[in-house]
Amino acid sequence: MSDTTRALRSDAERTVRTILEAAERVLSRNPAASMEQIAEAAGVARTTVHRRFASREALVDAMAAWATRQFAEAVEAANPDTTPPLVALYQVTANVLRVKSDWNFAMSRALSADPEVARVHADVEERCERLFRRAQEAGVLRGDVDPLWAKRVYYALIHESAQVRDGEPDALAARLVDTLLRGVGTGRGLA
Amino acid sequence: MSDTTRALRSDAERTVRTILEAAERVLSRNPAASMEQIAEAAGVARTTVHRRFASREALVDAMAAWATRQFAEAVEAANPDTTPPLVALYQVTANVLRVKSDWNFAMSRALSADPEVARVHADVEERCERLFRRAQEAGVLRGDVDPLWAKRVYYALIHESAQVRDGEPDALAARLVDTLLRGVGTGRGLA
DNA sequence: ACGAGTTGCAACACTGATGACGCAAGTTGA
DNA sequence: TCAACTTGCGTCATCAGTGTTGCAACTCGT
Repeated sequence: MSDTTRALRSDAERTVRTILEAAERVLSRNPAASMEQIAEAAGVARTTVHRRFASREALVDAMAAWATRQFAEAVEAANPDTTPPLVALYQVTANVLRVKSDWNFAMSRALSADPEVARVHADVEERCERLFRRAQEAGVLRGDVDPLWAKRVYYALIHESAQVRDGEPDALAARLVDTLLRGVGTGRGLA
Repeated sequence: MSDTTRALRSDAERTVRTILEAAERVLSRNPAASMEQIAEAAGVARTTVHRRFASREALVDAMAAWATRQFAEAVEAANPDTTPPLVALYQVTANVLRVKSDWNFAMSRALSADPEVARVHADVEERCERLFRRAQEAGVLRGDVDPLWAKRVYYALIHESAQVRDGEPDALAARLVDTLLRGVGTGRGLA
């Protein structure tokens, strides 16, 4: 590939990024938004969007692929397999929150048709489950709660925290993990 | 009104109920589903749906209104203002779960334009906040957690539990409240 | 059997979104 | 300046969903 081609491709990829980010902004507010609205938010013509993405479906798939990659990197960076469970839980949470708040819509559609994306997604899923298992074995998680339920609660709290636009990711992560492990009750009045 | 009219109206209202329930089933799976799909699920012709509901928007509004009323009744039935906080929390949770699992989509769109529906919704919201305040004053809820966050966590857990199709509402409610108050951690390894 | 009311069916017009073109104008590196 | 490439704009055809209407058929209670 020539330098010319490389420079031009770089331009093109910048446009792609711009469109993906605009699509996320628009679709997270209104999942039924038109390509026109997405193009407008990206500051390009609608035809340009269609030139980059063959169809609306292709655009959403690309968003899912991009978000999934970011997601995987965020989890990876926390070394969830080698760090002590509790520390890993904090790290993963903080990193994921950073990504999730920016790619909320895309990640909700992460059940992509693309097998490669599905693989990465399944990989992250399994890493998460391993972490929870390690946490339980280490005595951080109660043994009498359904691991599946614990994971669902964790995801729900992630989802909830990601909606909060203000606040440092680290502070949000700290509150999230605190709530996940201790709940919001005092312990008084319980059997 | 004659007996004839009453009988016929009763028939008509049964059709309306059928359509509302079908719409909930279809739209909860795919919010962008067409009127055609809703009609098919209800076992009626598309034109019949349009005869009962002037527009798609009117249908969704009617769903929201119906669900909101069910919702308000579920909360009301738990006497959240007079029962001890912890008991009320269990009762409200169990009752709401029963409704929510059947009217998931409709309740997510409960921010209706209809002022009457909005009033009922705000009423429930306030009842919930009063309950949480009472719980905090009674020492059931920790004083060092943001009440707004506690409420969000509660809603998130409700939402999550409502997805689970199997299991008794009472058992789900018990697990939910347990998780809300105690979390899923052992307390070991925390500062 | 009669009549009021409701339904299904077929047909219609309307709208908005989608996706594909060609062309002129702009940018960027060579 | 040239060549490759991209973009914006206008235009087009197509399609799906929406909402309306007329008519025949059906089910009630009387």
